Amino acid sequence: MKTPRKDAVKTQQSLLSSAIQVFVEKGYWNATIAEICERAGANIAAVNYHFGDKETLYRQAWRHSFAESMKAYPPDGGVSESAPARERLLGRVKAILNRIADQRNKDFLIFHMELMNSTGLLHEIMQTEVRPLREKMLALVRELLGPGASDVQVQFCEICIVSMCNNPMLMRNVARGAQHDGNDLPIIGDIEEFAEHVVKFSLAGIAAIGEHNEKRAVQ
Amino acid sequence: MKTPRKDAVKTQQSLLSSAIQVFVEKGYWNATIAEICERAGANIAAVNYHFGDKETLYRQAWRHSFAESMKAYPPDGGVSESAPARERLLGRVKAILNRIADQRNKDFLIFHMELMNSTGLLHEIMQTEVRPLREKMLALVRELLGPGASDVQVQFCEICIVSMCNNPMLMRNVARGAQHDGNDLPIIGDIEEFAEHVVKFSLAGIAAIGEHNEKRAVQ
Amino acid sequence: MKTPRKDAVKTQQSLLSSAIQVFVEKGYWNATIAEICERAGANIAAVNYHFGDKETLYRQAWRHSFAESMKAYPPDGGVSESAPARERLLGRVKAILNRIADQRNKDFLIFHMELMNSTGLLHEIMQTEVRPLREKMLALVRELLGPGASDVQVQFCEICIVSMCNNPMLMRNVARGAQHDGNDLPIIGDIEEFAEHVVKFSLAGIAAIGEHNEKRAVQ
Amino acid sequence: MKTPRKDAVKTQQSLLSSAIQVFVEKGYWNATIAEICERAGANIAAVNYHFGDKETLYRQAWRHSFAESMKAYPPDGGVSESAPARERLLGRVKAILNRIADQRNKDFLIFHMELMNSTGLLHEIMQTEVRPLREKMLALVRELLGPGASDVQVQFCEICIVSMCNNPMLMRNVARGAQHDGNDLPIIGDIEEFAEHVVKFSLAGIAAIGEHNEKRAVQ
DNA sequence: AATGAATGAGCCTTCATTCAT
DNA sequence: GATGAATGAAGGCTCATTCAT
Repeated sequence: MKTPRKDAVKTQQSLLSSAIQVFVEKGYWNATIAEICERAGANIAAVNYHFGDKETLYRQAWRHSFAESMKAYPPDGGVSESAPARERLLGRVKAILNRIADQRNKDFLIFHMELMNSTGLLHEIMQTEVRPLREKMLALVRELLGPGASDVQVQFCEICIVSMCNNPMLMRNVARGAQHDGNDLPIIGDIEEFAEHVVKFSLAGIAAIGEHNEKRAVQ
Repeated sequence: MKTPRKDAVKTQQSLLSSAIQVFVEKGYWNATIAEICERAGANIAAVNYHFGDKETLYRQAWRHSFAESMKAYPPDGGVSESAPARERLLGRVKAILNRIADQRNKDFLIFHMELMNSTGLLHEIMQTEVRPLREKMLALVRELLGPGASDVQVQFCEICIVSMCNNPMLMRNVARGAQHDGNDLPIIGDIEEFAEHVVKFSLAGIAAIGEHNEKRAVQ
Repeated sequence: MKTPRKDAVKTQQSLLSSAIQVFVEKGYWNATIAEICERAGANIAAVNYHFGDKETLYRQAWRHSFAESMKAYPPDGGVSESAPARERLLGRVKAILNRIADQRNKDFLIFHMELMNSTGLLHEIMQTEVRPLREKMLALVRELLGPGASDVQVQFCEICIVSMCNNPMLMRNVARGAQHDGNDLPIIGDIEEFAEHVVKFSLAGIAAIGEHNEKRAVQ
Repeated sequence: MKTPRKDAVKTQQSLLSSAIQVFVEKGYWNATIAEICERAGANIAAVNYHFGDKETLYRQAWRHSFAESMKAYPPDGGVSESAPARERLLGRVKAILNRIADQRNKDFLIFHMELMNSTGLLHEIMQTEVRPLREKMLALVRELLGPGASDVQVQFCEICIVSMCNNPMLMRNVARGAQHDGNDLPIIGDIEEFAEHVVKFSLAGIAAIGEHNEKRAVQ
């Protein structure tokens, strides 16, 4: 039976860590194994030895990053399932915003890089990980919209809410990134404040969309 | 002054056109001059000959694309400056959505690629092209929020509205793109319908945010 | 229309020539593109530029070598189809022996390398080129054996004759090769003399094999 | 004197065994220590630990294989030294054919690989192992040719006979090997039948060559 | 003016070998 | 004594760029 030494685990952790950094900074295609190894203090052949190839390292790095990210910021924001819908929405919005805002979590940036410059390597992984989160949010939005809501209404509202979380934080992260001087991008300062804003904004929007249904239902 | 042959102009146009395509499909770092030239039916040395280097071609291609995009879909959506604020908001939202939705306009994709994988073009873009548009939108939002609105409120609302336009369309474009299988991304079907949704959603949100101010002002 | 310059052709010829040399000396797996280019006086990227990759260069090099080899030593040895069978056998045997003996023809060595260390790259090419030669020899042997000969007899005799040509010349070539000091391998000195020997030996053998058939036929 | 553990011996045997397999399948340069160790169920450092380096393992593996091969099929074919020359020739021919035909004996393939792609082992093999066998065969051929035979005649005949054994069996083995699809190579089916054929063919050939001498001697 | 040949730096990967437990 | 981690030297290939017509 193989008994991997502690050395190996430590080296792998270092590689995973430096890999995420380099991949985020340079992108998959522009990141070099040489730099990843150098930053990890490992030999240039270390990636091949421990992970087989660049692609596998990339996948593992994202998986690792995503897992840590989710562990640090649970999607429900720590709000009980039995809490009112508004509370739960606030919990989720805060979870998303804080997760992305935390500079230690690089998985969101990688995710967006994949969207724009797909390597095709994370497609399967992301689908299994990301889709469930969306289902939850859709259910929550449907609950807020009320029983008369159409599928399209639910989808549109969900998209809007998530967009109000993701897009601003993306800008913020990019602006803060080393690769860009861009102090010209809009940067959210206080995450908690913005979370409150998004929820208030969203609830009003949902109410406006749902209002129409109720009237129609009454008629 | 040089009087370039017609051939030269045609070749440059072809290069610009194929460049945009390849850059969007493959991303800057993964796009090759060889493929761009091949698609343009030009010699492999044509890019360096006509544009100097790859990066210059890239910038020119983006500028070309951006200009055409703006010409086809003016930012105000064709709504007069004297029209009511709601109308103007609808005009702007529709302009953004339709511009991005038009598969012929690649500039938005390139812009987002730049966000994730900057070649240095981003900063330039932001300063000269994007910022003016944002100023307009901020002014419009401030008008809608009313005189008591704080800068942060204006910024937050503007960010939210723009995010509700950009992010969903980004998903849509990416999902449709050849580079990505992602049929799991939310795709907006009817642009007009979504525009109405966004405006209704936004106005309700703005109202909710502004309401507080009015109360405070009354007190 | 592409009009390749003379330069390209010359470079390609040089590469083809040095490639055969290096492949014969080192074998496919141990041959390096760097050395091939160096010997050809070309840049290290020349192989990729002109042939795409190492495999294609290998195939082209063998094809080129084989074609020249066959042109220099036609398989029938210049003997007319209407000549007596014995004459034709002598012609073919001499053709094989002289072709292999000529140090300029490397295709036979490559052929044997493939047998022992197949890259799988030449399989198709060789089949189309080599099989017809064997068919001719089989027909000739059948004619010499007479009408009563069985398929197995024909095959066995053909194999023996070809083996008497190929194997000794292989030893000779190997012994002469730079990679081996081996003066311990049997080296045929006079090719013409050996050709006469092989034919005399073969005809006696064939007669002995065929004799049995005639007796049986008589009975 | 060291008293190696049983484990060590077993590991070495495993390595020797898997080494032969891999070397035959892939050739020396394409065989990897990693695969040899893996097949042997040994650690990747085992080869260097037990044999020093790859080349030593290779040589040991060949020696091991050759020894077993010779033990299983004695060169004289079990025929007494006092038997008639024809009998002894048949014995030797059968020994060669059966030895090579036995799929368990890989030494002949390795030998031919060496001919084409020498690692330096060839010279050693020739001197110590192959040459003695050849001397025996030369003596036997001289005896069959009669006292008037020239050295060249003896050499030519010996070469022909050995070639008729080696070459066809080489083709057969190669064709059967996994590395080669070559179902187009001539395959000898019945070894005994082919042995009879070779001897009959050879004796007739030798007689034809020797006949001339007798005539000349008579004159 | 414009083209096809040529260049060379750099990347990913492989692998025999060595190191440190 | 034996193992798994680690090493570093190449090798094949890519590609933006330059050279020479």
